[in-house]
Amino acid sequence: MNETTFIDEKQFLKEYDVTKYDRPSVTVDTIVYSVLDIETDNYRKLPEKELKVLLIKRKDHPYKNSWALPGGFVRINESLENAAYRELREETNVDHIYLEQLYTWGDVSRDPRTRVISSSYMALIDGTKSTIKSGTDSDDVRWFSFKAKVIQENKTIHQQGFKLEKIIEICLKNREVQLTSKIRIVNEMMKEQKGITREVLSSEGLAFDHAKILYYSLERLRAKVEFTDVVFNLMSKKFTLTELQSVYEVILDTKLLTANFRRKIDKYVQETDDYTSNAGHRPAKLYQYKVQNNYEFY
Amino acid sequence: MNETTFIDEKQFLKEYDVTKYDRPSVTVDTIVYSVLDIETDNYRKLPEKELKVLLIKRKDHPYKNSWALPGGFVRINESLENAAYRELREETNVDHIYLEQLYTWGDVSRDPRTRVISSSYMALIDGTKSTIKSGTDSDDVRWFSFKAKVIQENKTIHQQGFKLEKIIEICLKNREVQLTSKIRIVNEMMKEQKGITREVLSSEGLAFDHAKILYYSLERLRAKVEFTDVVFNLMSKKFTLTELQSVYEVILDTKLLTANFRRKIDKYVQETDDYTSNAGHRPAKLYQYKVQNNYEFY
DNA sequence: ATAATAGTGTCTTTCAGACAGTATAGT
DNA sequence: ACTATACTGTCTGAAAGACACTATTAT
Repeated sequence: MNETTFIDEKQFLKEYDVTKYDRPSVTVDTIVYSVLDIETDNYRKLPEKELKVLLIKRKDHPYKNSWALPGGFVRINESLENAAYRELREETNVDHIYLEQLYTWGDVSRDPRTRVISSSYMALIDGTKSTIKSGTDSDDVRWFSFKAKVIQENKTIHQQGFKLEKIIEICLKNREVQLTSKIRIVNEMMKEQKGITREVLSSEGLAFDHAKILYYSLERLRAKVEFTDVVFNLMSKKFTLTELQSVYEVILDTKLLTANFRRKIDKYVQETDDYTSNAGHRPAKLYQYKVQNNYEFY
Repeated sequence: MNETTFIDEKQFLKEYDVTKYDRPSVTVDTIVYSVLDIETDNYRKLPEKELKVLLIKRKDHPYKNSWALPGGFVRINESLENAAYRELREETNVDHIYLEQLYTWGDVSRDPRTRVISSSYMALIDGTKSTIKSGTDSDDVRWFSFKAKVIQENKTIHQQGFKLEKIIEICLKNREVQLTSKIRIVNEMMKEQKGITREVLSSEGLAFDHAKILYYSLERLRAKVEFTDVVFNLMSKKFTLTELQSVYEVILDTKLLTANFRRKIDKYVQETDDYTSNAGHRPAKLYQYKVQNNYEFY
């Protein structure tokens, strides 16, 4: 036993010097989702909806002029969550929204500047409340429609498991810009070891590894939408059941059967006395979210 | 426009100086789970099982001599996951196991030394393979039985939502030591804002905010066990269905009906030709994990 | 024979999927 | 009357829950 190690905790902390160690930098990046209407010409038809993501145009190096997820460095005296909220306020003028931590990305070479570890958050915002409207705001904060599709799938079954390789194409589009990225997801499931690897293959106009983070968030959003009531964070105070259904459909990228859908979400909604009007067809009853009594971990 | 900002990305990166900014330190902490048998006296009775967690005794300040989750600082040139694996190897001699990121804890005052952000990982290890056996190894790595119970629950329903407050007592025990912690979980679900707060109330002999991290991991483990096939990472190569059932029961802290359980897990298992023997009662068929063809996101 | 576990059959209820059908504003 | 959407009833089959019952080994 070394005598010199016999110092008490108070003294130890006083002498503690962080600068002795090489430290990574830490950022937060937030995927802000909304589901917004596409304007239509036919006065009787309901507007279609699109899944949107908020991106900002980078004003500085690296990836200058590319688009990126809103986010930035975590300050030494703020929590991760507060950092995410602060960056959202500063960069996009969004506040008081649903925010949830997703995953922390710790690859060594994610960022060309230095070692940067990034915690990603997912935010959901009611489309009608969103103050950032495409085109009307400053040049560098925009909603992009977000579509992902599997363009290649490869399954190899060997001895004691399988390997599933998927190439996914991600399309981010608004009136002026279109960004396309490709990512590879490899899912190896052997007897003993199972693992998943995500890798950006190409990413034009989209900064860092944000394509991969975006796709991860979509997988998570889809999973949450099926098991929880997060969707209501994307709805305005009052909504029709058809609107609610199309939000589900846009996120899950499938069509649902109305009767079954209504049965399933019945417990989450509550009638109001109001109806839609002037729609060129039968008016729909407006509903609101019925606050739940229990808590879902996921 | 400032002329001096017109430098290209290459030059920008060359001149980039990390030390200009205050950076937090980053650690990883891993909750290593196993389900182990308790020895019994009655030769005919099957051994009961217990949920175990691996803790190490801290040799240095802060929290010297307290128990803590295995983990440590992330090095500048290793990924988060590699850091978790390395620390496990170094501290507990555990390798090649199922590892999954859980959550990143970013409160400002988690650590008395300095600002420390910690990514927590969950590891699952087959009880028979575990080289660290309580008592036989070095003094400072031990399996603790892990039990959590809600000792107080308080629900307030107000105007547009509810507030659910739970006090949870966590018990970590091995032959020599017993650690007891209390944490408070507040679940506020208002019309607009929903949020969850986790807070350590007291934690004797358990370092940092590890009580809260432990409980979070238990919630996650329980959720995963119900929807996925992670459990098989806790099983040895061959096992009886009764063993499998007790692993579920120990994790979920409930009794299950055998017939229903077997129906449910049927698709995950595969018969072998072997049976248990010398058990003092009817021998049981041994099964093994049947590798699945699809991939579950959660 | 007995203790203790292993393993199966089946009834009931609940829930998801599919589909057909009726209802109603605005022009 | 027609268009486009709003909303409902019911059949089917799968899965979850409950429970009773039979089978088999070591001592």
